Amino acid sequence: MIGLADCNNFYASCERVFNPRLKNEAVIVLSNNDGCVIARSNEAKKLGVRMGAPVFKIKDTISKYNINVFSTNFALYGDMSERVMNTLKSEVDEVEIYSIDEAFLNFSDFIDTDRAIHIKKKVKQWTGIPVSIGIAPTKSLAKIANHMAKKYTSNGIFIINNDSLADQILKKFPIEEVWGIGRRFGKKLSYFNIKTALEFKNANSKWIKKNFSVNGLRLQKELKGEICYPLESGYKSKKNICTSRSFSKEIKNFSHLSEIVSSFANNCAYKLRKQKSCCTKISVFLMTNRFKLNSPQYFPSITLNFDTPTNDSFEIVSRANKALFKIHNPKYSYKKAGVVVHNTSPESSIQTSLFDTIDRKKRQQIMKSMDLLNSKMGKNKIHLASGNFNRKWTFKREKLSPCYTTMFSDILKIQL
DNA sequence: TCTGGGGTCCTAGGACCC
DNA sequence: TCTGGGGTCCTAGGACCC
Repeated sequence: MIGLADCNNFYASCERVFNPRLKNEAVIVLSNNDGCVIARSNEAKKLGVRMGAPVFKIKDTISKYNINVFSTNFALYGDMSERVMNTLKSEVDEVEIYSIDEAFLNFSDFIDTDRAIHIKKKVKQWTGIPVSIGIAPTKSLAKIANHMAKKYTSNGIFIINNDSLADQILKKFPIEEVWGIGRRFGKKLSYFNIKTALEFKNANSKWIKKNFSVNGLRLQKELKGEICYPLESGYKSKKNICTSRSFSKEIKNFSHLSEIVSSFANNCAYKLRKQKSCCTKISVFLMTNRFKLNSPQYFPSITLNFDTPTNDSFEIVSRANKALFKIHNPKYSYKKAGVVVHNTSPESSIQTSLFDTIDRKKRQQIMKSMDLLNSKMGKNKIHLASGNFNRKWTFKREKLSPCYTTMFSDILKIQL
């Protein structure tokens, strides 16, 4: 059996852990620039706050019901996630961290619900975060079990352990809510009169493969109880690494864009070094405001290569600026920019170039020192001079909660 | 006035090889 | 007049996930 532990309303729950006043109150967490809603407590969901809703459109609801609003605090959520995962690992031998708030658990030795209840209680006690656990023979079914646990149980645990129970649930489970079926596929299936998970499970396999590729076929098998997505608990390095942001105001000025792109590129290089990878390609893109329907749109992007795989900030930042220069058109104002590095490979086995002119050993030492100082003294204590210094207005986070677990200055104070 | 960020996998088609 | 067969690699675009 495979278990899926999924944190309930994760970001909202994180805010609650250090702010007990919020218990039983409506809480929402906003995206970057306080733009739209990306997490809601159950109370907020009941008030009709939709996922992804732009904040300016729900201002009335927020003030009418006194909803507690937070800017995203990824330092906090990331750290809380690590605590939850470590607690799970203390109970289960094999844990696959699937996302910031979910993990698949090897439950091959699963005996009864008591074990799941114990795990759930332990996570709550050690971290303050409520989780739900779904248990089933495959990942896809565990996803459905987790959904049931959240929606219909009081203890937050649900097990699918036999075929007739599975069919009973699949019969009422809308196909577009199944893991791997998005809006497009949902619509397409509905056109062919497949509306429930059970109808999908019983559909003709050849037809599924033809219309929904091998992934559709795998999903169908998983619903039948055959494992197609095995547990993968090992560390997997990323193949693409991206840093991108929308700005709170539109930006036209090239040198300001250059500062921003430089810090994005520097961040990508840092992430590469963190996972001990190098890249051979870098893309830079710009975007005008896609919601301004009346103004002209421009979404340029470009990809440049490195002859030698690299994770050197100097090299990556300077190539990013070259790319930016090529795509920047001063006619437009931009709302978003991003840097992506791809074609990653382990830094331990890079293919060097005959014509390389860079002293890579020396550069590596510089990067190492820079990363070490920044990890000891605080993020961006040392950075390239080309980086972005106008953070204050470029990105908006007005309702930021303290970084309770990652900054000494923000540690929770308790009055006795 | 105001609308997120970071990923993966698959497929088709083009360019190339012998 | 007639114009093969069997591959690989890369990219763009589309779907999905959280």
